[in-house]
Amino acid sequence: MQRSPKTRAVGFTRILNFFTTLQTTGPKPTQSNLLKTSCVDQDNEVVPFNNRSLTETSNAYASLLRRCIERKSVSEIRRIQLHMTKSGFPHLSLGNKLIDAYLKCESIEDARKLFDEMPQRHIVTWNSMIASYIRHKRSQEALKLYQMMLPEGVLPDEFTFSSIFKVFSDLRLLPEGRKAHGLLVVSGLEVSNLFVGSALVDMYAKLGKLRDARLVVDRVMEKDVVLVTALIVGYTQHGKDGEALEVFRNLVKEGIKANEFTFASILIACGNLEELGKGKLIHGLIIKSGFESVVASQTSLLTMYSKCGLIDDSLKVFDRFVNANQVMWTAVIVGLVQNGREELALSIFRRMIRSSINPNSFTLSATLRACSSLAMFEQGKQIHGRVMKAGLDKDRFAGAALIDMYGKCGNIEMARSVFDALVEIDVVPVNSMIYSYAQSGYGHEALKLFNRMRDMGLEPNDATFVSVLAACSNAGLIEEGLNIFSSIRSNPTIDLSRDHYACVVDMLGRAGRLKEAEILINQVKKPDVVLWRTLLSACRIHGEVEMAKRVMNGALELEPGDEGTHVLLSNLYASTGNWTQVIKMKSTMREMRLKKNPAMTWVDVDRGVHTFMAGDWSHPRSGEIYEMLDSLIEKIKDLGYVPDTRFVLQDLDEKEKERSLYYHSEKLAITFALLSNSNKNTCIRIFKNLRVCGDCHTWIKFVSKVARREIIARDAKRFHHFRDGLCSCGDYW
DNA sequence: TTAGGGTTAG
Repeated sequence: MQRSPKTRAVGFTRILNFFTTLQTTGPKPTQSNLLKTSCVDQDNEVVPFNNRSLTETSNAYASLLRRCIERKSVSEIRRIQLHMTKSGFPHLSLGNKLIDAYLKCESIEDARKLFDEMPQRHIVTWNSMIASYIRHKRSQEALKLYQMMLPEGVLPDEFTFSSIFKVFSDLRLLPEGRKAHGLLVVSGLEVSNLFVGSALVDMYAKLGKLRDARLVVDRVMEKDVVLVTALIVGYTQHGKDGEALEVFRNLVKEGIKANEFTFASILIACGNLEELGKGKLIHGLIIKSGFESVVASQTSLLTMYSKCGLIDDSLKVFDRFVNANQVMWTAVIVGLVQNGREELALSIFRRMIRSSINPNSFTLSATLRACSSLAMFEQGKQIHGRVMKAGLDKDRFAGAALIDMYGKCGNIEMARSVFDALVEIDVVPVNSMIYSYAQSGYGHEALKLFNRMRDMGLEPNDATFVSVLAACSNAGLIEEGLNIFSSIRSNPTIDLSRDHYACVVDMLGRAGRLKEAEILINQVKKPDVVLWRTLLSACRIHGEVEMAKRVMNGALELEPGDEGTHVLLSNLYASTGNWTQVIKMKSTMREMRLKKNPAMTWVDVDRGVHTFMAGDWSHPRSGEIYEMLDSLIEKIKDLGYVPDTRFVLQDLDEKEKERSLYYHSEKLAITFALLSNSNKNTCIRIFKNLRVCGDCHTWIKFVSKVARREIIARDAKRFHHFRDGLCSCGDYW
């Protein structure tokens, strides 16, 4: 008959009470009178002992310990241990069992204390202790125990080896790992025990020693799925996706059945290589093998689809899965952000929170990236709150994303305060900070941080150089930028990319050193259209029509249908008053069906985003906006504002040109913000898809003075912070 | 009585 837990508990207590009563009421218990007077039978009921043997008593204790494990009760194990000691029972003879019980009840400290008291320990006990430390991610302590074994005359066995290699990879102790590998080869365990073999492969793989990992796999005669999967994982985690696929093919060829672990890893390789066909094949195999309800392989599956750009298929996998965990929710959000579906990513994030799934640093950094792409400052601040709540404000991934978000929203002070709070800094948050400075035109700050990197023990990488060059370019720090550029050229660890060249071309071009910029582009092996377009835009700034024609040819050779190139040249003709060429360009563009991106400005007012286009009357408060704008223009004209009609790219008379300038999208947006912002102390933030025009730049400077408001404008390239009639860019942009 | 491989990132 099955007894209820309650009766079982009573039985347990009765046994201990019996022992205890014996101690307190009877003569001082000795081992012999304990053995003579009591024992427990199979059912754990107390029965008279009647000369039972030591073995039988020990069986009784063992039986009690099993009950403790079932009930996961550490305190009861402690009571038993205490009882053994007090009653004079040689408790260390059951030490291995006691330790096993403590470990199964997750009390490593009790186990370790007893372990240290034991004069002799069984190899099983050593192994259990070590495995427990590893399970609890206490690699340092596991390593110390392992290192105690040999001096104490205990030889590690196959169980020891199958756990200990994880310690070497966790603590990145390759020489120690190799030493242990040597012991294995001598013992012959390397190729004969699959547990040992796969642990060894896993260590080499995690330490990036993939050749060693592969050699071990090759030496094992009878391979199994775990061994081969460890190698596949190693390849995918080190960007060797092609090799992972090849190992997978061999696995199939050798008739080894892949399981959910294998599928989870091989799908990553398919995703990284954008091998949709192979990915779909694996999807079929997952269904056939019945692993559709395993969360990790389904997570990899949805990531594979999103990396191949099939975001709808990715969402289908997610929607079908009922018990998505934190990682799966995160994976779908990350996929959406990577595919430019930021709004949906944010809405799924809100669903995740409603479902009481906590975000982690992966989730929050993806969500923050969504906010920065959409320039959602308010939302970004809220996510910052969540980062703090999750205790991740010192995390370098979340930190880098926060710095990016604040940087892209133009709040350089917040970006810096997040940066200063980071504890473990690596190159990425530093890059984010330098890039934030670059966008806001704080070139000197960017350089200061860049120069401090080596003192911080950090090596700048290619992204660092792109950021610092952009900072020099935006701040007009030409000589500093060129010095850095030549230092990259002599740095063998950095591959100069087109991004680096683009920064320098932009830097030289804006400074009017067009010839040098052109020479530089001609040094690039395969210049792309972006490089030519960068130079073309410099030609436009400096009115260099002849060079522009040459540059345009360079650009159109690469991409005949690039609308940006056509628009730039057409604007250049317009700014020099060459209307015949403008008309010609426009008809060419019509023939080629190229459309000009219309200029748009977004403004974040009282937690709502409002969009404006030039001369736009679609906003419900347009009447008030235009009225206020006209009076604002009259006011600043008195202070010296003169409309700069050079920025009108249409063939109109002077008066008409002025009128067309007045209603540019950024002017409408700012006027609307002035009209409606409830808190007059907050700064106005506007975002523009193209670059801000020169006339609007002057206009905003005046408005920041008369309205006594700080105005932050992010255009296609950078930020302008307007305050009291001045702009942070120093009119250089 | 003790043992091996997995999912999300800039």
